[in-house]
Amino acid sequence: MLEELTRAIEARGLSVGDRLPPEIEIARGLGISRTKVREALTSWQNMGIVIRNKKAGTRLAAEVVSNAIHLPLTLKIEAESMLRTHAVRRPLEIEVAGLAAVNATEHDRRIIMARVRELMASHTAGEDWRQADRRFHGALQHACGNPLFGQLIQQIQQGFNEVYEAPFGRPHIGETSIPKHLPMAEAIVQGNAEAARRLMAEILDLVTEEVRKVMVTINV
Amino acid sequence: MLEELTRAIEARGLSVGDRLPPEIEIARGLGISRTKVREALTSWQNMGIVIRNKKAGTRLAAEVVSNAIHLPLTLKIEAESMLRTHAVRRPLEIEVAGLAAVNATEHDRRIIMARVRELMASHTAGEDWRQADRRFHGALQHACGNPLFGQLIQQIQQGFNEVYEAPFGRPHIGETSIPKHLPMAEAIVQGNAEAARRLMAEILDLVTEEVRKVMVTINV
DNA sequence: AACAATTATTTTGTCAGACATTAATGCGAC
DNA sequence: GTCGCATTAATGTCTGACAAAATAATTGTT
Repeated sequence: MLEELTRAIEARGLSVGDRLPPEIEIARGLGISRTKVREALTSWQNMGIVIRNKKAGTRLAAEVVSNAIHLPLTLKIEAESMLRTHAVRRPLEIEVAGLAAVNATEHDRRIIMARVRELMASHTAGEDWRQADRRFHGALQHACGNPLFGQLIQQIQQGFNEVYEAPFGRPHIGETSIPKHLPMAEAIVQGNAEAARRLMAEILDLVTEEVRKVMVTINV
Repeated sequence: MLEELTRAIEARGLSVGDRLPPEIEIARGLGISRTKVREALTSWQNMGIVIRNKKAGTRLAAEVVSNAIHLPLTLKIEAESMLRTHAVRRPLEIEVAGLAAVNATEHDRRIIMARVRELMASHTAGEDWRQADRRFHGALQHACGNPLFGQLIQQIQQGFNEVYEAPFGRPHIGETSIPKHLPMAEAIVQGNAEAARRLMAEILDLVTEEVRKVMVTINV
């Protein structure tokens, strides 16, 4: 839905300050209900992309960038933005790994091992392991004892996912890092904070490396 | 709406993994329509706070922290989270200031000066200057030439605003930094990147300092 | 004619109700 | 006991109506 809206806006060449058609016309134009249009617009409103006023209608407050996968330029921009997000997350995730090694309860440890096993299984089965990955990292964030880390990371990632996830949604990104998850989980369960931090850093850097490769592939 | 839901959840003592009542019951309980409840839950879903499943219902995926101003402990947690957000934004905002000094067009420069004048006017008039402040920084982000900076900052801030803005919404936070905005705007308009970066850093650090003061006040 | 007050209109915001879809659960046949 | 089917309880979607607000138009007054 957000994607269709994005495409429609790009096709019209709308930019910051411009007004969108009334909700009901958008709905008719896309052949969906006003409910869905409103949901998408509310999401954009929360992200600060549009401003809504009663009689005045809805206006763009930020530039809308499509995640159309076929455009090399767009893909490159998205790769850069992903690297940036990653750079912000990196120190947080590392801290989470270290804290989890120290603070995890017995219950946390069981969940962490269960999640990492799910991740490995999902990966070896050739499925889309992204959700399993998210759950695994979620377990770490919960185990670290400070809910603020988890909230911060999730909000940074979440805001981006909605706009930027599509092109990198294909399962092969981050694949090299998967095998490192098991040793890291074990380090956390054993309470080895130093090893946990080091392995988390290695995992994140492998992902970064793979995104960079995609960029090169695209740019050449 | 989100606040009421937050309070209701706290009152019930729900924590991560627990299930919320069905939407229709929440609606009845709060005396509002299911539409509004769904809107609020969708917002939380986008922020990664709840997970929704058809038959299984809605479960908490992250701890919900009320922004009730009367609780010292909560306020302290929120102050910490604000400091963290600030630490993430700091390097980005500084980069934006530097880039804006180099890349701003004549049009951008006029807008920046207009916005900083609005900010000063709003402040001397004793009004709530937060929106003017946001517009000013938005102008800088637009002028810096790379829309990704603006999007990143806005999304980091936006995700937090919804949950954390209330307690620090009172206009006095950041007041000492306001007078520094005019010199910074001038530095940018004059193309002095170094000065722009330095002044932006000073502004951000003044805000940090004020948040710290609030924390001390609360903790003593 | 200029300006103020009032009315009309357009658009978002909210609501209620119905139905579709999905996934857990219970039950029965094998 | 286990597989499959029906049940069912929840979210997801659609429709239509009305409320609220802000702009636009119109009317009244000086």
